[in-house]
This record gives sequence, C-alpha cells and structure tokens, in this order.
Amino acid sequence: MDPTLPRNNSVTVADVARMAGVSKATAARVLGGYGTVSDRVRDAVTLAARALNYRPNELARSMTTGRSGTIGVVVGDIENPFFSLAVRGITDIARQAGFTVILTNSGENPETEKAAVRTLLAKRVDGLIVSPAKESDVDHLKDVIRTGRPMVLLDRGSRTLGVDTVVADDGHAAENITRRLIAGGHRRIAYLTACDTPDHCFRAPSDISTGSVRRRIEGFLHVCREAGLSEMDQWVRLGALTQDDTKNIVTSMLTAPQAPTAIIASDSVIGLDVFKICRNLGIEIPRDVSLVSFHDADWTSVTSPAVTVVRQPVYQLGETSAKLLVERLNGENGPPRRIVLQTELLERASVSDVETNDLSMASE
Amino acid sequence: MDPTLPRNNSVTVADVARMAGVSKATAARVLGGYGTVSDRVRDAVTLAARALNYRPNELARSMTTGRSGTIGVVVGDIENPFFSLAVRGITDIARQAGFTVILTNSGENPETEKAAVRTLLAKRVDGLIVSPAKESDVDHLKDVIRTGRPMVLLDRGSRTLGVDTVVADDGHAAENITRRLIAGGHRRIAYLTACDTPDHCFRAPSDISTGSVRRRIEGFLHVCREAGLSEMDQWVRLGALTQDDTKNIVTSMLTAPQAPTAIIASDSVIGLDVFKICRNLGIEIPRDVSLVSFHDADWTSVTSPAVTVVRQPVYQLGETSAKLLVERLNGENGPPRRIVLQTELLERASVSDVETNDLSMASE
DNA sequence: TTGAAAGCGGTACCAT
DNA sequence: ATGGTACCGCTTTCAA
Repeated sequence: MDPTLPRNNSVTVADVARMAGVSKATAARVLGGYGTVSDRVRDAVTLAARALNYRPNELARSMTTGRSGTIGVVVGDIENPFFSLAVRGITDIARQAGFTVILTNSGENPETEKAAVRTLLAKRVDGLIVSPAKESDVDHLKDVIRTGRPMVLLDRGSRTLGVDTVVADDGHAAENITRRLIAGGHRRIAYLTACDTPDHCFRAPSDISTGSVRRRIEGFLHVCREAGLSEMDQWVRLGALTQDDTKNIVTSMLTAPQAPTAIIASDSVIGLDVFKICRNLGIEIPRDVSLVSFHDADWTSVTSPAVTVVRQPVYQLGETSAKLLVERLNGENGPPRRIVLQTELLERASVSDVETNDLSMASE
Repeated sequence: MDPTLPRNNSVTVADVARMAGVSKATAARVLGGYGTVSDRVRDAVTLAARALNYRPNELARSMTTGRSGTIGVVVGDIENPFFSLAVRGITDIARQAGFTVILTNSGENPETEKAAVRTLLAKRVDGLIVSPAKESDVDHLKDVIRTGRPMVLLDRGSRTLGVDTVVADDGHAAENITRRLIAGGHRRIAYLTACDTPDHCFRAPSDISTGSVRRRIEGFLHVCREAGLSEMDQWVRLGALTQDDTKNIVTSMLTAPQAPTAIIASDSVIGLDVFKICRNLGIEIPRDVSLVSFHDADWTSVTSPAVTVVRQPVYQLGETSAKLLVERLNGENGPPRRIVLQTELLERASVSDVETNDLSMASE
C-alpha cells in the first residue's frame, strides 16, 4: 500500500445540512432514516442530498453503531465447485437479509486462515462463517468467540468450540459407499483425500484434522471392520493436494501388484483427476477399477461411464449456515446447534462388482 | 437488521496506553507501526497490547486514512466456474498486495449490480473490479469514476467508460471456431448464449449488451459473411439462462427440419447442458451435431467425446485485472489500458466435418 | 420537531 | 522521542 490516495473529498451530512439550512443532527436523521423529522425538512434535506449526490459513509456509520452489516466468510478454496456453490448459498441468504459478504480463501492453510480471521475481525464483521482447515488448530476461532461475534462452522465441525455447525452426514455417506462396494465383492478399497499428515501416512482417524474427511474415514473403516476386513488403514491415502500429487499416488497404487479394485475420491476435484489418470493409464472404469466420488459435480453425469457420487446438498449447506448466522445476528441466543444435512448415494456406472476369479480374495 | 448487538467492548489504543503508562499518541505509534518510538516504550506498549489482547479496529483506521484496504468485486455468478476461477486469480493477487476482497454476485442482473456497487462504495472500498452485466447500463459505474476510485472492468468492456479493462480476444476466438466449422462443411451453425433481449430474438450485435458475448457474435457473423453465408443471424439463439431454457432452445433446434450441424456454446455451463440434452435426445456428438464450447472447464476433456473448447486464460484474467487495480491504487496515473488476453482453440473430438451427402448444401 | 455536543477508535499535526 | 489534541463522518443522548 502506498500513501497516495486523493484525500476523501466526498460530501458529508454536514454539507447536506448546510445546503438544506438545517442542523447536522436533523440532516443525519433523515439521511439515516431514524428519529422524527417534519415533512418539510425531510424534503429539503432529501433534495439537497440528491443535488449534492450524497453517499453515506458506511464506515463512519459502522463506527458508531458497532455493526458493519457484513458477514465474513473463510473457505478452503473458492475454485473448488463445492465451495463456490456453498458460497453462492451464503451470499444469496446474506443479501436477502441485508448483509454484505467478505470472502477470503484460506487455501486450506491454517496460517492463512488465521490471518484471514484476524483481518475479518479487524474489519469488524458482524459474524463469520468458517470452514476450518484443521480442527486441531482452532485457537484463532476461540478469539472470535471471545469477541462475542457469532460464528458458524461450515462442513467441518469442532467438538470443543461450542458454536453453530452445519455439516453433511459424511459418516453415513462413507458407510453407504463402503457397504455397497463390499457387497459388490470389493476388498481392496482406497480412500483418497487431499488431507495430509506430516509424514503423509495414515495411522488413525484422529490424525485427520479436516472434520468432514475424518468422519468419512471413520465411516469407511467402521464398515470395513464390521465386514471383517482388517488392515484397511493402509488404503487410506493422503496428500492428494495437487493434480501431480494425485497422479503419483494413483499411479503407484494402480500399478502395484495388489492394486485396489475401487477408489473413493474425497471430492469432485480429486474424482476428476482420478478419472483422467485412469484413462491415461489405459485403465478402464469400472472394469479395471471402480470409482466413487464425493460431491455431485455437474460433469459427473456426462462422462463415460458416468460417475457414481455422493450427492451433498452443498447449496443448502451454505444457505443453512448463513441462516443460522443471521438468526444469531438477530438476537437468537440458544445453545449451539449442529445441523446435519442428508446425503444420497447416486449410483451411476463407475462401480461394478468385482470378478469372482480374484484369487487373492479366495477366502471370502 | 436488529438493533441488539452487545455494544462493542473491545480494547482500544487508549486502554493499551493507560496500561503501558504512555500517552495515547505514543501507543498509537507503536500499534500502528508509524512514527518513531524508543525501544523501551515500544516493548512496554507491545506487552500491554498482548496482555489486553488488543485488536486494532480497521474501521476506525480507515475512517482517518481514507483507505479501507479492500477491493470490491462484482461478478455475474460465482457458481459459474469461469467466475470462480477468475475470482481466485483476483483474491490471490489482492492478498499478496495486502488487500481484502469483498465479493458480490450480481446474478447478471443490472439492478442487483447497481445495488452492489452502491454498497461497495458506501463501504469505501479502495477500488473495484466489475464484470458489468450490461454494457448499455453503466451509469452506476460512472458514479464510481466520479468518486475517484479506480475500477477495472473484467471480461466485459465498455467503450464509453474509459477505464482499465481486461478481456479475452473473444472476437478472434469466435472467428477461429467459425472458420474451422465452415471449413469442415458446416453451414447451419448455432451460437447459443445466456444473454437475452426483451423479445428473446436476435437482430443485431448491438442488441447484445454483454461485451464479451457481443464480440463473439460479431466475429461469428463476420466470418459467416466472409464465407458467403447469409442470414446467419437466425442462428444466434438467446436466453439460455437456466437449464430448462437451454433444453427448450436446443430441443426445438435439433428436432426442426433444418437442424444445425454445429452448436457453439457461449460458456461451459451451457456447453455441459447441450451435451446432456443431446445425450438424452439420443443425438450423437459429433456424428449428428458438432459442439464447441467456450471455457476450458476441467470436465471438458473427460467426456466422450471430449469437447472442443476455446481455452480462455481465466485465472490470468482475474490476476491481471487485480494487478492493474493494485497499480492504480499505488498511484499509477496513465491513460486507461485495455488488455486483451489470447485464447486458444483446443480441438478435441466433439467436432466432425459435415457429410457431403447433405443435399441442402449441394451448392457448396 | 430540532439543535448542540459528546463520542466511536483511530491518525496526524504541532508542540515540547 | 513523547504528549496534547483536533479531526474523520456518523449516531445518539440531552435540552430547548
């Protein structure tokens, strides 16, 4: 930032007041739409304001009222259709309720997220909607609570924080998928996510700090255990952050002697990458490997084969979180609420039953 | 909005000053990072600030400095991958330069856009990036200029406005596509866009108020004329706003006696819809109809057939507009610049040459 | 109904 | 280097 900006020469209440021949207070009353004013004075002021092309300074207003009329939103990645759709839901509701949205991108990076929250707080947003990158790293969110500003957690919860939360039933969704795959004879099922640990290895769900993904992995492993499959932890693959990462992981899995017969992609971006990689590798879906992806991205129905997906009510996720926040902003004072939106398994053509001549699974 | 919000009880410079045993001015100096302070005092103030958990009030700061450190962005539809990618480019650059982004959605509606701009101006954003819904309707943008705040137009220009503009070479792109199609024997080529006129009929490019689309249509018609094709205006179809609209338009075109042999979709959302509709209608791409879409959306390479697209440097479009704006914010003072980013025709498999037994075209 | 004046939480100028 | 103080543009008592 550079110090040179033509000093603010905008017309103020005082200017309007002077022109209308009334006091600043009176002008402010009609301009701000509060208090009581006579019709004659109102007209005079309105006229003067129009003549001067008066524009209220929302900043100054916020200073005295303590409300800025803005909602701060922190998402992981706007480019991801999941978030852009959710953001659409948020902004629609926000606008309806008279709020403006300040959008920031954390890039799924806790440090960036921390900075974003600080900025938002400094700008005195009235409330926040956050999709925390890591549940383990939420001290900055406690700061938010300390300021007394309402906050809603989107897609990723936090047990300890005690704030309104809107999530999808990721656990159930993962369980459904896994049951479906196991029923189809699959035994080597990979779960692929962008989440990561320092050593890129999965040991326990508690390592996974992104709430929604942790719940899915828990569901996945739970059903596996239920079905008597052991050591499925090895099939949880982390760090599919970029297209290259995904390519490396998927290629090494698929070319290994014990290749998975099914892959679950944790979001539609990864799902698409897997799809492309398989095609480039000459691996046919679902003949050679089955694919299920989270998020019913619009393209998933037009590929060949069409992709079996978990349909998440993403727009509603955004809508609901904004609604909860607006309620708080309007004085709602009850205990923290946790809203779980239903998902649905959309079976299309990317999953097939495993061939019975798969000898390595003869025991089944 | 409701009047009840716990009056702002945050700790201020004065509080910190009191605790550190210095004057408000001195405390402000270290907290604001300006002026000169002795190390001892700096430490004392810093300590007090930490102890009190002081958070600067950016609103108050903005009031006096006249700069808010925010950039206002108005796009047509964040849900559209085109815009979400562009916004990503904007926010990346903005953050780097120390600015926060306020994002608003116009829904391609001039009234909403007008309101958004007014709000942004009232919030005293330092500058704006706008993707005007209609070039014909830009009075509210003149207001922006009048305030002296820099503005950059994204993807859609305006001849009359005289502000920095970043667009893709839509005209050339359309010309390339059209030439390619005509060379392939196509004579009935439909151009499908969400833009609309009151009576949903296309008469002249000047009817089209979305700059990027108008330039494309001009390019399309220009090459058609050049090739001796007349009356191609009839093939410009407007109003593909929702999936239903698109379905109606495409279905009626494709089932008419004189069906188009090629369709150009004005964005990837429409392109995807066309793809789906054809499939549902049992119309095979490219055997029965060729398809070219604007915007190299990530899914376009995985469909069968893969879709031939115009690759637009969307992220760079966002980046560049943000860069131009930041330059202005830093005092750059030259004449308005118009940056045109190159596009590229990515030929994949959704276009085929027209069969020579197409009798209606025997003259060719 | 209207006006005067005291803030809101900073910044910045002018002394000291 | 530090302190005193007048703003920024608006809201909001409190009196008149």
